[in-house]
Amino acid sequence: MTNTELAEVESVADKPERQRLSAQDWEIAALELMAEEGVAAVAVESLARRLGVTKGSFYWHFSTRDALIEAALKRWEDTDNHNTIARAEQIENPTRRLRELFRQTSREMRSHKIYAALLKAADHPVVAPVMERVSNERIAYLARVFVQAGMQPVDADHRARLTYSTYVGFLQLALQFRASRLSSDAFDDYVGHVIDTLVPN
Amino acid sequence: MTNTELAEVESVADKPERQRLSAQDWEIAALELMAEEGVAAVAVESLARRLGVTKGSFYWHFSTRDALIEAALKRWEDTDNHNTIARAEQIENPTRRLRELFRQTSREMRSHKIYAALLKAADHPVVAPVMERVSNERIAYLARVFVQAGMQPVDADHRARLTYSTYVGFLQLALQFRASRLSSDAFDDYVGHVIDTLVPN
DNA sequence: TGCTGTCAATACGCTTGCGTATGGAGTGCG
DNA sequence: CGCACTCCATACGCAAGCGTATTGACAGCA
Repeated sequence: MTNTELAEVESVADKPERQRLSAQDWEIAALELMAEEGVAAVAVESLARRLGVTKGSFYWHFSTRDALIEAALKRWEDTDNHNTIARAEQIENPTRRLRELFRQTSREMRSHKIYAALLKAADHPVVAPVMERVSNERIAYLARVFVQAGMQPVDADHRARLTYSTYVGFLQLALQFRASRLSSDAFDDYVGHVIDTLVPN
Repeated sequence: MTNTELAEVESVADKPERQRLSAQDWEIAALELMAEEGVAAVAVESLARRLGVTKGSFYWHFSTRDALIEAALKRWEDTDNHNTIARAEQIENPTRRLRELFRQTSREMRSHKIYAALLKAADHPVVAPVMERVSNERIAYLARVFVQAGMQPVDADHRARLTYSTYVGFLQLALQFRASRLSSDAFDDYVGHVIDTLVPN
């Protein structure tokens, strides 16, 4: 672990073309590809080409393709993911926290693209448990905040589910149908409407 | 067309095992498989096995796999699909119509399963245009009803998008994560909450 | 009966993608 | 120097899936 960290630091210098890869490099590249072209596109040979090596390298780091997927998802869950909620937690007022959560969420694309890709691969045995865990955590978090914002527990559960469904649905509609994409202003208007409709008070 | 319709009528009789297949049979079987296991599972040989024949048969009816997908989706769009809106249209009061639309939609599973499968394959060149057409039609319809229910056009557009996102998101969350499925009663409660939140008045 | 059109079986070639086996190149270190 | 460890290339086997080519079975009809 200390070894890899040192390697990481050094790698910042000779970034452009470096010869020897670590498992991390494969995981990161896998997430990148996943965000762009979906889980199915994460193929060993394809990834290897991207990294300028061959599969001979891959199978030294990972025993199987699924092992890579699993490691990559773990990385995603640990980093991209926990940050989202942690950042929102800093705002005291729950109503304002929800507003900010929505606005923040409506910006940074990368993690969302990955989540969208995972949604489309929810039948994959490695992906399914991750998705279930992440989604349920988020819904539960939303429910807690709705309670803090003054809703009854039952209503808060429903509203959390409704809210999260809205998020998931939006990902599908927006990220897939690239044609009917909203302009930046129109999108802000839409988010405003969503907030007014779903956030109490 | 009259020929095929007659054939359809006759086929009801000798359903269990019939020797010679039509293009229709393949399309219907494809939709069935799609609903159960997704677009990717619609493979020529797999389908053939299901129908008790081999691919030799398939390639007589269709020139390619994509041709089958396309024909099957056309069938889905023409039948399963247009009925949904048509049925709702019979209710005068727009608010009640929305309520009923939600309730109806929350029942019949088959067409939803297909739509969910298509969502996960929205990058497929044959699937994409169908999805875009269907989704936009439905959103536009919702927007019209919201206007009839008294909303301002801009708000109605937003609310329609929000509502449809909720639907799409629900499909993902409910149909995929089979574990955390709601009981029938809890589901009715949830639909009630959704209606109260999204339908004006 | 024989012809023709319709549907189907079989065999083949091709591509993609996974996983294995094996040998080789570079580096650190004793 | 030479050994060992790490990372990588190459070559191979194998399965799934698409599409083609060819032949066969059966029905209707002249």
